[in-house]
Amino acid sequence: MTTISRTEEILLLMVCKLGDEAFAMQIREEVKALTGKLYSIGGIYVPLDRLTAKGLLKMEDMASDEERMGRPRRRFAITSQGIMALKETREIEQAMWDISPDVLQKMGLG
Amino acid sequence: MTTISRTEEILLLMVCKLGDEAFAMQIREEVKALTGKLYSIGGIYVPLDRLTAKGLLKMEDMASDEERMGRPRRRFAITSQGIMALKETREIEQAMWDISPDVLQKMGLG
DNA sequence: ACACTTATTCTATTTTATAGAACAAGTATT
DNA sequence: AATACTTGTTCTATAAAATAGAATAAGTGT
Repeated sequence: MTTISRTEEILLLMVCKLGDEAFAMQIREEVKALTGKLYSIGGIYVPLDRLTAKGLLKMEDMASDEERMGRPRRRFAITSQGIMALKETREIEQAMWDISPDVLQKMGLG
Repeated sequence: MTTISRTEEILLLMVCKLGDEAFAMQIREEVKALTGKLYSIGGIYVPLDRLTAKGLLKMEDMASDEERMGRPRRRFAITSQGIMALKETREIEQAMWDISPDVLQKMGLG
């Protein structure tokens, strides 16, 4: 059972969403678009590297393939382990919010 | 905008769910029932106190009211600020998972 | 060579998570 | 009244994650 943090969850999901375009800076933009929050450079790379080290992501060096300005990028992709972690997270998240409608209503969350 | 961690999210929700029975040890059991994971003592009190300090929870001392064995308990309740934080978290969580069905299917998450 | 562009590495600090021993505050018992 | 018993909280220490951004790297264009 690999419990992941919310940051890790969102990064894994953005990698899935971006597919072939899952590069660190694109992920950063996607997160910004989604949450309205601009993560710092470290706020992206640090967890991406950690997820890779843990085996939830894998990464590929684009050095030779690309023809564009600037330093070559690294492309991320989710692994089967990463997918399992997402599934589990989603289930817990759903269970968490499985509260009686009365309670939700009372809080204005219904 | 008060972004909360997943631990904070689950604690806030369990406080809502438990209502009048939102005591630290009951919360701990509820979290265990929900996630299958037994949090340590500190794993419950530390974030509960932090949430209280931040104003997302308030707490009430049950010293005089209760007639039961053992030390008096403290009861927690969510504040309007706590509710707002939950709303926001839920929205982000929903936005996060708002991915094209194709992608979800491909990952076996559809 | 040198400037320019883009991306990543690296380091430091703050905040959270995690764990559990020690302690506190009651009730029951003798 | 003293002592055991029961339950809950406080406190302290360590590991992990979040946060920030300067420094550096690795290409392309001139």
